[in-house]
Amino acid sequence: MKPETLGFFEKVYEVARQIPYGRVTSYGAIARYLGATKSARIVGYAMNGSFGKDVPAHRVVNRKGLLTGKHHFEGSHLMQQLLENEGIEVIDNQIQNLESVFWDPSEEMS
DNA sequence: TGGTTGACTAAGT
DNA sequence: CACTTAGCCAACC
Repeated sequence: MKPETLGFFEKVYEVARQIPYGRVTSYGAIARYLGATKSARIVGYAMNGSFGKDVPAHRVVNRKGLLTGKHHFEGSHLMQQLLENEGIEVIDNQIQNLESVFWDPSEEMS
């Protein structure tokens, strides 16, 4: 592939696809992995266009583990249900025990 | 070409 | 401790 030709969005998608089952990460973590720590907003903006792609956008939350992007999903609680289906406990749009399910891409680029 | 937008984050009040 | 403000920067119009 040609990363140079890939837009920032495509890079975000590539990282998001690497999120393991039952784990979540934050927009900022992805942005930092791409070397654009301050572009966390762009990551979220990118996820906005991830709908329809094989990107587990439901595994991407904000730094607090809050499902800020759930409103962009079809159902009102689809995102939460998807996470719970993976064994992640979600209460009131917030991931419980976030530290144990959080996945940092920077730790996986071996 | 230039201005607006946001699924963010950190810092301040 | 909860809310507000400001900085960020790629994509879109």
